[in-house]
Amino acid sequence: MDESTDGRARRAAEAREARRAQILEQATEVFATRGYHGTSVSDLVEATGIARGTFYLYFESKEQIFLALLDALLRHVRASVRGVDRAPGAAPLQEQLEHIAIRILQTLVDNQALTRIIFREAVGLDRAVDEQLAAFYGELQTWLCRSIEVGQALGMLRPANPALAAACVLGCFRGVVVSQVVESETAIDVEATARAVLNLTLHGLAA
Amino acid sequence: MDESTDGRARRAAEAREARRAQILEQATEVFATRGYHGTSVSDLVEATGIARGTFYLYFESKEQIFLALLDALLRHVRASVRGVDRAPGAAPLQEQLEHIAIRILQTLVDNQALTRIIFREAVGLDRAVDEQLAAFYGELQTWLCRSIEVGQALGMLRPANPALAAACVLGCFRGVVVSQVVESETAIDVEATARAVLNLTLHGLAA
Amino acid sequence: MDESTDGRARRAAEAREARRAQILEQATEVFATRGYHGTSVSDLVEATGIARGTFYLYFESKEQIFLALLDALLRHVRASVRGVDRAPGAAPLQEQLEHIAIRILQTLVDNQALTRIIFREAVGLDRAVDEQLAAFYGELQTWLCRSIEVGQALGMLRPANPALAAACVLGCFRGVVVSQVVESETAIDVEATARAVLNLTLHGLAA
Amino acid sequence: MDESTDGRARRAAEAREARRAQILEQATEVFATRGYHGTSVSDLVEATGIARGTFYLYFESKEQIFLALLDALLRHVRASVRGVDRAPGAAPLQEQLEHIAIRILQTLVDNQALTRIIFREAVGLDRAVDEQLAAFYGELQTWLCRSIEVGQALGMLRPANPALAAACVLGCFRGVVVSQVVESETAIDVEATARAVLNLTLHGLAA
DNA sequence: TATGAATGAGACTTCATTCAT
DNA sequence: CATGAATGAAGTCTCATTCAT
Repeated sequence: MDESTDGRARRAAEAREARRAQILEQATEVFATRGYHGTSVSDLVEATGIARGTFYLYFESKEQIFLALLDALLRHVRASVRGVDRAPGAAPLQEQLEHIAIRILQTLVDNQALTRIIFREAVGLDRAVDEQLAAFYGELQTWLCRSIEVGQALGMLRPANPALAAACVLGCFRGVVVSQVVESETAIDVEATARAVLNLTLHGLAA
Repeated sequence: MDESTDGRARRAAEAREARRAQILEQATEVFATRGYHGTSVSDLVEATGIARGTFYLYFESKEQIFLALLDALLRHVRASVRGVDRAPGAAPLQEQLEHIAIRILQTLVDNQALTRIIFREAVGLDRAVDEQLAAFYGELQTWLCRSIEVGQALGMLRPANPALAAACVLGCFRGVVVSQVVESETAIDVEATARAVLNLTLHGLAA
Repeated sequence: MDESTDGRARRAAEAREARRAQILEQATEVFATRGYHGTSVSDLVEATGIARGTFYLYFESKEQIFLALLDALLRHVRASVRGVDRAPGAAPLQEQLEHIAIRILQTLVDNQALTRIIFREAVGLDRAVDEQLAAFYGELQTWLCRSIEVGQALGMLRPANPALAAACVLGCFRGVVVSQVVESETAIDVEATARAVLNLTLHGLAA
Repeated sequence: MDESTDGRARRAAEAREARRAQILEQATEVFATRGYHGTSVSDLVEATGIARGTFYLYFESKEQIFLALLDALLRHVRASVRGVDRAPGAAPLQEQLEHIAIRILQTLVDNQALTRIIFREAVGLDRAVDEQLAAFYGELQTWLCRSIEVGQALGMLRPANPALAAACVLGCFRGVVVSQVVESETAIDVEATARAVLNLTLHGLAA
C-alpha cells in the first residue's frame, strides 16, 4: 500500500509539475507577444485554456509567474557563463570567451520568447522583477569587469577603464542579441555570429 | 482690431505653448522617476499643479504626452547625428565620428531624465511608442550601416557584416550610456568617454 | 445474507455518523476561533484532515454544517429549559428557575466553543441561520413571557409588561453569558453565577 | 477674488460633505437590510445611484464606510452617556440614570438602522470594526461598573459583584433594545420603556 | 467512499478619461 | 480656458462547490 500511495503521490506531483510547466510555456508566449503590462491574467488563462482560479493554483500572482519565467532564463544564462577557467594550463582566454559567447547566444536563441521578454521589458515592471534583472546585470558586469582586469594584468588586453570596457562589451553583445534574436525572425548562425562579435570586440572595426 | 486680435491670439498661443512646455518638463521628471506604467495621470497633474481636466487640454492622453517627450529627445539626438560630411576634403571619418559621438552623448547627458525614460522603458508600452522607438533605432542602425559600408569601401574599416557591426556599435554605445548616464548619478567626462568608446569600437580591447 | 448485509449497512452507517460527528466537532473549534465568515472550507478540511470533496459528502455546504452546529447547541439548551413544572405540588418557581438557570449556564459553559459562535456571530450570516436563531430566541422569549405571566397571576411577580420583562431577563442572562463565558477564558462558578443573576433579576440592584 | 475663491472652495467642501453624508445615509439602510457581509460595494453604489469609482472618492473601502457608520452611532451614544454628575448637590443617581437611559434609548430609536447594524452584526466582521465595538462595550462596562461601585459605597445599591452586575444591566438594556428597537417595527414609548427597564433593574421582578 | 485539481462567479479596487460648472 | 467630481471598464484575486479518478 505504501508503494501505491507513493506511486500515486509521485504521479500527482509529476502531473502538477507538468501542468505548471505547460502553463509557464504558454504564458511565455503571451508575455513575449503582448509584454508584461499588456498581458492580463485573463489573457494568460485564455491562452492556456484553464480557468481563472486554476491559474492561482499554480502561481501566486501575475508577478510571480513572470519571475518564474525570468528565473528560468537567468538560470540558463548563468549556467552558460559559469565554467571560466583561469588556471595556468587552461585554454586561452579568447577561446574560452568564444565558447562562453557561443553558449550564451545559443541559450538565448533556444529561448527566443523569453529573451524577447527580457530584452523588451527591460525594467519598470514590478520592483521584484526589476531587482532580479538588476542583480543579474550587475553580476554579469562584475564578472566581465574582473575578466577584463585579469586580461589586462596578463598583458592580453589593452589598458582601458575596465568598467567602461565591460559596459561596452555587454552592450555590444546585447545589441547583437536584440538585432539578431529579438527583432529578427530568421534563424542565425550562432557560432559565426558569436565569433564575429568577439572578433569586433577584441580587435575593433578599424582596418 | 485685426492687429490687436492677432496680437492677443499670438500671445495666447505663446502662453499656451509655454504652459505646454512647462507641463512637459515636469512630466519628464515624473516619468523618469516612476516609469511609464508607474506614473498615473494623477501623478502628472499633482506634479504640475494643474487640474486633471487641464491636462487633457494640452495632451490627448497619457500616451500622447509620453510620445511628445520621446519626440523631444529623438529630435535632439537626430540633430546630433546629422551633419556627417562624406565630401572629399572633409575631416577624416574617425574625427567626424568622434564629434558625433560627443554630441550625442552630450545630448543624452543634458537630457538625463528623458534618456532614463527611453533606456529604461525601452519598449512594451503602447504600440505608438514602440513604433516610434523602433523607427528611430531603425534610422540609426541604417545610418550606421551605411557609414560602415562607406568606411569599408574606403578601406578604413575591416570587412565585416555591416549590419552586425552596426548592431554591435549601437549596442556598445547604448551599454555605455546605460551604465554612465542612466544608472549613474555622478557627472561624467563626456569627451573622454566618447573617445574611449570610439577607440574601443575601432581598435578593440585586445592588446 | 440479509443479516450480514444489514450488519454491514449498520456498521457503515455508524462509521459514517461517527465521521460526521468528528468533522462537526473539529469544525466547531475552527468556527469558534475564526468566526463564520473568517472560516473557509479550506480551513475546515485542513483542520479535520479530510479532502475537500469528502467534506461535501457529509455536509451539503458551509451553511449547512454551521446550521448543524447551531442545532446541536440549541438542542442542548432546549433540553435544559424543558422540565418546568407548574403543577401545584411542585417546587417553588424561584427554585425551579434557579435550576433552569444553572442547567442552561452549565450547558453553555460545557459547550463554550459553540456558545462563542452563537453569541458572536449572532445574526447576519445566512438567511437559514438567522431564521433558526430567531426562532429559538422567539421560543425562549415566549416561554419566559408565559412564565412571567404565571408568576404575576400567582402574585409572586410584580405587575410589569411581561414581554418587556422577558426581554430584560433574557438580555440580562445573555449579558452575563457573554461576559463570563464568551469573552472570559477563566472557569466560572456556574451555580453561584446563576444564583447571582437570578437574584439580581428578581430583587434588583437597589438596596 | 479671494472672496469668490473662498466661496467656491467652501461651497465645494459643503457639496462634498453633503454628498458624503448622502452616501453614508443610504449605505446605512443597505447595511441594515443586508448585513455587513451580505452587502457588496456593488450594492452600495447601486443603492446610492453613484458610479463604482465615485464610491471610492468618498470612502477608502467597504470597511471604512462601515467604520464611519459605526463612529456616527457610537458618538451619539457616548454623548448620551456623558454628563453624569457625581457632585454632592447633584440630582439623585436614580434620576440621573433614568435620564441617561432615556437619552441612550432615544438615540438608538432615532438611529434605528444603525442600531440594527450594530446589534445584529455584533462581531466577526473586520478586525478594525471588532476592535472599535469591543472598545466601546469596554468603556460602557467600565463606566457602569464604576457607577455601581459608587452606588454601593453610598449604600444605595446592594452588595454584589460589580462586574457581574454591570454585565447584567448592560445585557438587560441590550435585550430590551433588541426586542423593542431592532426587531420591532412599531414605535415605542421611549420614556416609559426606559423607566420600566431601570425599575426592573433596580428593584427586580419579584413582588 | 475518498480525493483534490479544477472551476468560474463575483468581490474589491484603480485609473484614464469626460463633462458640467 | 480651467476645474475636479464623476465615470465605468478592466484588473487582480478568492473561495464555495463540482467531478473525474
